Amino acid sequence: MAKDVKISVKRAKGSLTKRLIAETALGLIDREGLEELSMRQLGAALGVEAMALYHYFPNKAELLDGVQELLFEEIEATAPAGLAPVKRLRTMFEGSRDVAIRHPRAFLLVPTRRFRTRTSLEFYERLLRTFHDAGLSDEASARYFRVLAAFTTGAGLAEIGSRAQQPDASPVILETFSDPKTFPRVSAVVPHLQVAKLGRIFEFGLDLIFQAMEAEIAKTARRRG
Amino acid sequence: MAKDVKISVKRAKGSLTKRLIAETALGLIDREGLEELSMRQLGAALGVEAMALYHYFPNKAELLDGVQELLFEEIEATAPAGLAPVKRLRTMFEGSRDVAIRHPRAFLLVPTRRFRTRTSLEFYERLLRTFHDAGLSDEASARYFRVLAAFTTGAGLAEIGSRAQQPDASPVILETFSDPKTFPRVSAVVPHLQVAKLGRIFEFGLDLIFQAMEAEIAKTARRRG
DNA sequence: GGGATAACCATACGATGTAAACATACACTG
DNA sequence: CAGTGTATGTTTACATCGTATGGTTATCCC
Repeated sequence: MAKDVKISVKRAKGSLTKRLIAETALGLIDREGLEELSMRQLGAALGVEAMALYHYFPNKAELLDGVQELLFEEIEATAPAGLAPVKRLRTMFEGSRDVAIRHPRAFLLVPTRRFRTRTSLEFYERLLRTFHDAGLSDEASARYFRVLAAFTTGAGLAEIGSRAQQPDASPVILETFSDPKTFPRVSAVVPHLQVAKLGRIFEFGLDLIFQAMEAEIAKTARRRG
Repeated sequence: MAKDVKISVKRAKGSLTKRLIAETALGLIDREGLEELSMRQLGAALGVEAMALYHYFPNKAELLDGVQELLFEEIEATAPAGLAPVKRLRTMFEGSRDVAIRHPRAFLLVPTRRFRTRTSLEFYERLLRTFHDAGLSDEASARYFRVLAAFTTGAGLAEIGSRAQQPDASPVILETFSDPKTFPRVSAVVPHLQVAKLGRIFEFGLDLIFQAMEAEIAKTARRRG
């Protein structure tokens, strides 16, 4: 008889890394939701006890910062470095929406956590450098960065809300939605907010902002001769 | 000796209401933070056991929907009904930012929870009616609503991040922030993102969107004769 | 081989949301 | 007025959470 052979699913001792942990966490969040992520569950997914993770992250908050970094990385990966600065900015903010769609349950980490790890500050630095390379002053960089980031993250969150039915929602309300008597304006407008049409609305908003930005770049360039 | 006199802080039996509970919850969130709100603590603040609240809300999620309603109400209250439609819209979206500043720890409820209670749908209906009254088609209402809501909620979240230091943040990073060697662009741009300047940036973004919207209203009006 | 160090585990504590069963008190019926 | 149903609040209990503390084991350097 098998004398107490421990079928060890345990991981070889040195094989855990911050990166692997964060990636596994992101995967779990994608599947189960942000609030459902627990240290125990994450440990189990890695073949390890929960407390082992505390050798890599001092607490759950910093782990989530690590996941945020992965999202930043993914956003940046959508925008090849070779592009012209303005084009690169456009691509990157579009990429931000793509990431929101790809990681609907994790994207909340982007607008709710400050830049506070070195990695995320480096991302911030590269992003602001692109504004600079595009020909914007420091002040204008700050202004357009802020406007674009606000619009993009807000659009990402709205996109998520439109796509996913929240799991804890009472399923009752949606019928009143379609009742044109009680909510005539909602009934008339909602068809224009179908998921398929949200991409165009997002591009429309980006157009507004980028047109203004490019005009300002041109003006600055002219002034500089 | 005081013979075990129970200093009963208990509330008279019928005096609890959904509204009072939601308001108390909002107050607690304002003081302690969204994640710190617990049913037990909320009950204690009301002089009642946690389980008593479940006679008014089936679960915590719907309680938070109730708090969201209060925020919508507050947003709407900033925009007097008598105003001209476009002016009213502008005032209301500005009011949304004000609410974010007034309730930095609760504002997250606005962009992360769907419209799903009757009250919030009614708010939605009135908001969309204002777009209609301003002279926008259903399609254009959907488009500008989406763009304005995305920008405004995103700006609100960013405003919160800029103002409040997150409580669980490691206090280390901020010094690297000011190191112009390692983060030259961040160092150059961050002074233009001081809290005092965020209001102007927000107004700048709103200007962009409203200028386009008003142009579209004018065009629509002309076409209609 | 022996000792330090890093990686991981076991246990425990207080807190969470909420299910279930129970207590109380008021409103209304007869 | 008696009795009963309904609304309101409490008690207890359970599984699960983040993480403090301290023990165990594996790896590397001398």
